Amino acid sequence: MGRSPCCSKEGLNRGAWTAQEDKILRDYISLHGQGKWRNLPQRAGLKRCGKSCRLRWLNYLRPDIKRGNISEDEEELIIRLHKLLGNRWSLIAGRLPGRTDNEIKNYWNTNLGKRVRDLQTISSASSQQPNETNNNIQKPTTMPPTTNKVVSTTTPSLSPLNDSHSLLVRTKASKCSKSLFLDHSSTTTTSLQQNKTSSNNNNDNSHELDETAADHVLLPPPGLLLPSNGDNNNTMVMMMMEMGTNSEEYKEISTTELLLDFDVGDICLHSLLNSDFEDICDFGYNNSNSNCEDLFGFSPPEQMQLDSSDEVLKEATVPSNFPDETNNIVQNIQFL
DNA sequence: AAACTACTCAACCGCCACGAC
DNA sequence: AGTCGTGGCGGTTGAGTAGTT
Repeated sequence: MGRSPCCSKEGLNRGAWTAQEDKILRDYISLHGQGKWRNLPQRAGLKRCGKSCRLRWLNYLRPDIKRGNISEDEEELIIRLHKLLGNRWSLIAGRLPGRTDNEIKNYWNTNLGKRVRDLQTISSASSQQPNETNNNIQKPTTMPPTTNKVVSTTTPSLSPLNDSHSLLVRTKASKCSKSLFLDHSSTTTTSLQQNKTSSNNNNDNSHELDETAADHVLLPPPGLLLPSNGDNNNTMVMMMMEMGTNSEEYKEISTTELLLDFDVGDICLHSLLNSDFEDICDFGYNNSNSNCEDLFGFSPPEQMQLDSSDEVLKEATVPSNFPDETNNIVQNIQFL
């Protein structure tokens, strides 16, 4: 290829992998496990750079790789996820078992992206007329009318499809470092510091819990955005909660329970993808900042106002045949 | 059959985040 | 706080293949 080699070491093989190289790599990893990619080629006896080995394993040799054409369901999910996440291929791939980010990226670039753009062009032309949606995704036939209140932020650079109906959730660097909880007994705000979410938990050193925190916390209604008290202006706080269909039933969760290991990005995305946004978002606050202020003592910043483009998010995240989800995972999350 | 074009996708690159020191 | 090593990610490339003329 026309680029300079990624590895300065000479004498390394480049380009397509041979069957023998595949076998060596597969055998080595089955014996020693993956990781330590830098040293792997030398130990395994491969004339490849570590990055190349890693890529080959992850994108091709892994035993759980799913081969074959991408199904219509997967296609629909990719489109929905891309609308939600933008080009976060690894996250999208994480929702499609057996598919790799590279495969999805390629599929998007060669198939879906073009199709979605075409649909967008068509629908934007038709949106000149009143009562027409400019949603660029084919509407599921069974989609009920919604009155969702969708939480949205402005992250215009993430998606090539960033029209007024695109909702993107900032997912990169989704480290949960600070959360806000409503105290169950006093309804005052309790702050909770949490270190890296994937760290070993149950380790007291890994968390700094506000001394005033109650043993149990009451999470505020889902879908509510709170402003960040941090330095990063781009920070957003996404409020979600585990609850039944009755929005009055706020679930109590012990703080120690909350500190257990969880993948914030995963939970957040899982909630978004598997939740009924009408239930999540319709918590009776009617987009009122004053209500938020009453509850939490401040109003959300302008960019975190509730967005009324609710149908779009639902269509982008809830499959047409998806049953009403009643027990959504809940966390309030601050993305940094 | 040959030449050309369009498409696919494995592989590569540069960059970034993060942990260790 | 700064540096270094490593792993991971998204963008891009180009060899190989399929389709068309």
